[in-house]
Amino acid sequence: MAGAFSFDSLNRAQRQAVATLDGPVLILAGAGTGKTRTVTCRIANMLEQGIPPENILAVTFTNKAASEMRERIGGMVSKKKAEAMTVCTFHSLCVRLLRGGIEKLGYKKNFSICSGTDQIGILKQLIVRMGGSDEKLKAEVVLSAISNAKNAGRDVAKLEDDFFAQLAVAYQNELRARNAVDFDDLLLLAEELLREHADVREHFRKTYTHVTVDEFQDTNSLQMCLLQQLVGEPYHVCVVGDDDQSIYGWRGAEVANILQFEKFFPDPTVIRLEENYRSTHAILHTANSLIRRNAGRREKELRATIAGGEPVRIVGMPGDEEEAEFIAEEILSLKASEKRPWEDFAVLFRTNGQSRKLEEAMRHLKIPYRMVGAQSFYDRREVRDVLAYVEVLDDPNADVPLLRILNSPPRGIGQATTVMATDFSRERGSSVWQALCDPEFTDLLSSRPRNAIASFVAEIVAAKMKIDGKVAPANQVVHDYLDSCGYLDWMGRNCKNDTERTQRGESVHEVMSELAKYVKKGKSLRKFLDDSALASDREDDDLEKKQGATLITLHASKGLEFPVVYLVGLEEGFLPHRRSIEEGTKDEERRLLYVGITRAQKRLAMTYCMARTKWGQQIGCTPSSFIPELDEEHLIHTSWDDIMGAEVSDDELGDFFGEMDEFLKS
DNA sequence: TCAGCGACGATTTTT
DNA sequence: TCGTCGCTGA
Repeated sequence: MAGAFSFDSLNRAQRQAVATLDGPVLILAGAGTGKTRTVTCRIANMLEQGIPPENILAVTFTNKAASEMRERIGGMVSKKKAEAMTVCTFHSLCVRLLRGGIEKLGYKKNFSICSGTDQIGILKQLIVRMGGSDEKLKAEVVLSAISNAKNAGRDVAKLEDDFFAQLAVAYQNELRARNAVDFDDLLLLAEELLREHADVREHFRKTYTHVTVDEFQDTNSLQMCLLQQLVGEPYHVCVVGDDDQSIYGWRGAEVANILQFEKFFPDPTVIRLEENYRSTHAILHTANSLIRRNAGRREKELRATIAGGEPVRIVGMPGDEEEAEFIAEEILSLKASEKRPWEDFAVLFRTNGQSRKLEEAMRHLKIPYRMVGAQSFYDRREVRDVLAYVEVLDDPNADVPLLRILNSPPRGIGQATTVMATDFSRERGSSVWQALCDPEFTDLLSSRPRNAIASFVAEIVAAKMKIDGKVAPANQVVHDYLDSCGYLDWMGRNCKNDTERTQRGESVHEVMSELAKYVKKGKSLRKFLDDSALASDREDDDLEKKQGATLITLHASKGLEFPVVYLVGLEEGFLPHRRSIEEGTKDEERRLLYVGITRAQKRLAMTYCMARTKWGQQIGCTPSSFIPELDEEHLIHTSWDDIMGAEVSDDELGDFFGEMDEFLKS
């Protein structure tokens, strides 16, 4: 097979995966086994076999993964063909389906997509309105119950807890009244659309004849249902994943999808990629010895292609301060002795809270570092605000964003007025905007809020006219309005310090320049909003460019690899996390550790502490019960004392005893 | 209506 | 320890 890619560079299993284009295919791709390469080659092969790119659908879990995949395929075949394929996330796919036919389900075509923070806001209101606030009920808890039910394919009206069920129903009504859907609804409604409407279903089945799903271990029941609707006979569907790397069970991911794939699609070809090209034998052996403890896996065992390797170190530490110091110092010395760039190093931890001490240590030794995924770009308040402004200027009848910006910045339209406006609109079956414009409503108000509303309405109308009349580019109009309405000033004033001000300013700037790109290409505001609502981290883009050692949670580390890895906090209660012990999901924690271990290419150290600072207080720790589960063959047990006693100068030793003293006193 | 202060509570988070 | 939430006073 000449051309796009070379079969010779693939191993036997990979080759089989690439060549098997018909019928259901399950590719079990262990960590570091060349999964991405195999999948992209397989799709390139489809194109080479003459399958039209329009008929190819590849589903990933992040937009980033989607664009990377498209890019890689584009590099193998023509860029034009790569552009013609559909490569997107489940959610983007659903938006695509729904923008076409959501009217069939009784929604209006220009629905808004509600983000996580919007959802929380709505639920909080409902909890208060329905008198549950005295029960100290957290909106997050209710939301996750609702989300879990939806993703498991259960009816939210039948939630266990009666009050939860009531809230869930009210929540759904609220969304519908605002013509909004949440992330879960996107899947739910798309599935319904396909299931209930044979014509739509047939249309998409004819369009997407060859479907690939990446990271299949992270799909939930609802996504599985959707996939079944989407893929008809002869089931040219290929799913790729690794049950051992399923770490999003708490978000509803259903390992059963991959464990019992045969139940969903008949007689699949099962291909195992077990040759690991990433890690040394020592690292892989240790990882294998751990994951073997889990019951109910697809049996497979990764084989190292890189023999030998340094032993994996298990290092005991007196406290988290020393842990961080040790890692920073070792990074510094390894960087010098092995001439490694900072980017070779990664420190993995279970919870975000563990990063602080590590960051301090990095800063102390002037090691450049990057924190991955601390706060999602699109969850930042200013970003959501600006997007809400854009959405209102696109369509003021969109209630969700209108309510968001109505009094940000404060413009004299307070809570009381807002509630009245919402109630009024609900009674009339109109949008909140229509209420604001309705003299019958504004006449009910006293002069202050009435005037405030009048000028707000006038401003929005004026700005919208400029956009619709193409007097100026939309991004320009939006920016001018953000400025003239005082939003930008207000945002600046509400920052604690200059760093935050700069940061937020940059975020706004970034949204605006992204919008400018869309405007320039002649894409609609709606398209911009859809993409933004579903986008993951914009920052990820420049994170790749950002220099430095990586500090990252175990969850976020999946899919990445680093020559040198430090895995911190192997303590009972942290890894495995206390809550997962209580909830009986230790298996998932084991997989989490497995994911962490298999990130390492050459060198791996895992650390545990005898004490840890938690919320400013010292608490005692015991080593993780996972440590004894690791096979001893390639392990070395050592400690802070051993290391520091052996190679530290008197001067530093003095320091150490001083700190030890302090530690004992505290 | 809004800014400012104290109490409270706190995994992981692809969309 | 630190950010969020709700209450209070202006």
